[in-house]
Amino acid sequence: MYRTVMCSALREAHIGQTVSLAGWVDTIRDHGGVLFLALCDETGITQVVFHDDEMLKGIGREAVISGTGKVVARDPETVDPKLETGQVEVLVEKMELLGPSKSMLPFIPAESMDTREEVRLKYRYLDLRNPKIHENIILRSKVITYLRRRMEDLGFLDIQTPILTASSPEGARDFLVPSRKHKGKFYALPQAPQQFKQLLMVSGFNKYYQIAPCFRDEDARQDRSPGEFYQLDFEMAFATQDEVLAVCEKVISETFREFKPDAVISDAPFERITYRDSMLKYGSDKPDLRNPLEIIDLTEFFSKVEFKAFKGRPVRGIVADCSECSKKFFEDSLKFATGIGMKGLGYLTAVEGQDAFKGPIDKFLSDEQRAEIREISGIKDGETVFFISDAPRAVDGFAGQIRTWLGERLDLIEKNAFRFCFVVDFPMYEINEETKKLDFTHNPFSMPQGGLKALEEEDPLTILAYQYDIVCNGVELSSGAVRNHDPEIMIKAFEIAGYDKEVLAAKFGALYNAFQFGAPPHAGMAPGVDRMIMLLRNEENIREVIPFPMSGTAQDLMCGAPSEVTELQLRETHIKVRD
RNA sequence: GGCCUGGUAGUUCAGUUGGUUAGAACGCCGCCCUGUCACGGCGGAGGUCGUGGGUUCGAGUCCCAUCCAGGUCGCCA
Repeated sequence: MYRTVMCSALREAHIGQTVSLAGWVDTIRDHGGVLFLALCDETGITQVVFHDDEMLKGIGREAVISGTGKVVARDPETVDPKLETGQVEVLVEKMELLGPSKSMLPFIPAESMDTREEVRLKYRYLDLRNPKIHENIILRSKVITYLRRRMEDLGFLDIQTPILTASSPEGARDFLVPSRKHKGKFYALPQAPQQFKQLLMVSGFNKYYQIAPCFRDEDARQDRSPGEFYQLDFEMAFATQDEVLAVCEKVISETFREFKPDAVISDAPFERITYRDSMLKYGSDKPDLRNPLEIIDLTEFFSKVEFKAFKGRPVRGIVADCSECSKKFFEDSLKFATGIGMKGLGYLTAVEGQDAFKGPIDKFLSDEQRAEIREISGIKDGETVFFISDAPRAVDGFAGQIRTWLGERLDLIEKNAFRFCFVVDFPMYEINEETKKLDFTHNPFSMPQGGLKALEEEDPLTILAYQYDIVCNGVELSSGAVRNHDPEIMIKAFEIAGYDKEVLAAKFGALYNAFQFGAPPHAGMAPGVDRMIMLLRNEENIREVIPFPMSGTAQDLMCGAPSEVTELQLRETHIKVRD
């Protein structure tokens, strides 16, 4: 036996017992004649005491040792209040070096957060000893277990879908795996189990879920791990949009409550916001509802005002209390606005007892217009209304960025809160600016609202889809949809996007064929597990919650992937590498 | 692929207008110390300044190219 107790276990009650401990050397404090060693494992730290410095010859930080000795009380004045085990220490009689460590560490685990990420990733096993990162991974495990339990409770079946599958024509870039048996052909890693879970519905499985690995060969972002990530993927037969959202909000709110008991968490049912409203009111399709500021539409008002810069363009307004702000604040707001590509940032401040506003735009307003803007915006004395005007396609995004800037700068963002909402009613199609052709906004599997009739009779750009996102604190956790399970509607939907039946059958053959043999209506979604854990741990970077993440350039710096392979491997897979 | 920032000791960084032997902190090594807990004290080792080229009497510093990292835009049905 290497140990009889863990490093966090010992208390005053253990005094007098002989115990064995094993773990990593945290620090050694050598006082010449007496040496204190902080021994650490996953659970905590125990101070062990040596009176013979020969025993610690050649042993340094991060070495793995085991020791046996008697638990003794510390003197009252030497108790360490920072340690759970601080009342006691172990007088070591016998010690064994189990795993020596090089004396020059690339970094000390406790200080890994201050180390260049490249180095941390190369020595990720050391980095994972850092208590904070270690806790992230422990929490990740617990959250995944919890999610599984909740899904099982709701009657979902955990079913595995293939990792080696066919390249999918739409969406992100695939990771390809060359076939040895079929020259010139490739498998692809799934971007999501999308088609398989829909096929499971056709197979009569009622409720499916999976903590599903997803692979996309796209560039990394702070909140987007390159290569691979995990989703809580689920799908339900005979389900409406509301039934899917009900499962999602139940599981997600319970999960956040379980792991963040002291945080403010949106109650189920979560707010439903239409895509259109979200763009107008929050300037984004992933609104941060912790920010109390809302955007108002002032286009109609300004159409009557003789102010050239706003003429013929949509105008948005945001009312905020900036009465405590200095002149520099307004200068900074303009600097930010021009920094993101706006031409300017007009504003009006309501001054107590005065009809006129303070601010550059007041001189363009008549007395009636001054009264009217007070009325529409609801601005109170001391408050400021900011104006955002630009081309129709840009104005909402700018307004959203100004809203976020103001919220952060004025310290209005609610603390320790998780504000969830569903953004619903995404448009089915959008115009591709380059090709001027219609594209599917989200994905081609969604059911258009109004079904076949809408596709046949309405302007494609006005057709909405049963397509929804779940958003938390401005982070998109997932999207999902009621699927299009009707081959006839599918054919029409693809036709509008410029693909004929043959293309559909070729691109999505499995689904298209399967739907000829009795497909139930079905719907689902797939919240991102990594992002959920980021939110729960308040981490800015997704790599902090992934055990062995790749670098931003999609390399495993520890194992050296991607790597070159042997000539034989290339020959067997019929690959010739071009210079 | 574009743009921004960075690369100097094991780590984090400083390094003036181009000027002698490139510094600091932490870490590491040695010695001292019987109550520390981020122990303390004294001493020491440690550098191809990412790489290649150029300008110059002289380059960590200026110029060009290139590699790497992070962020961001594109991309992410």
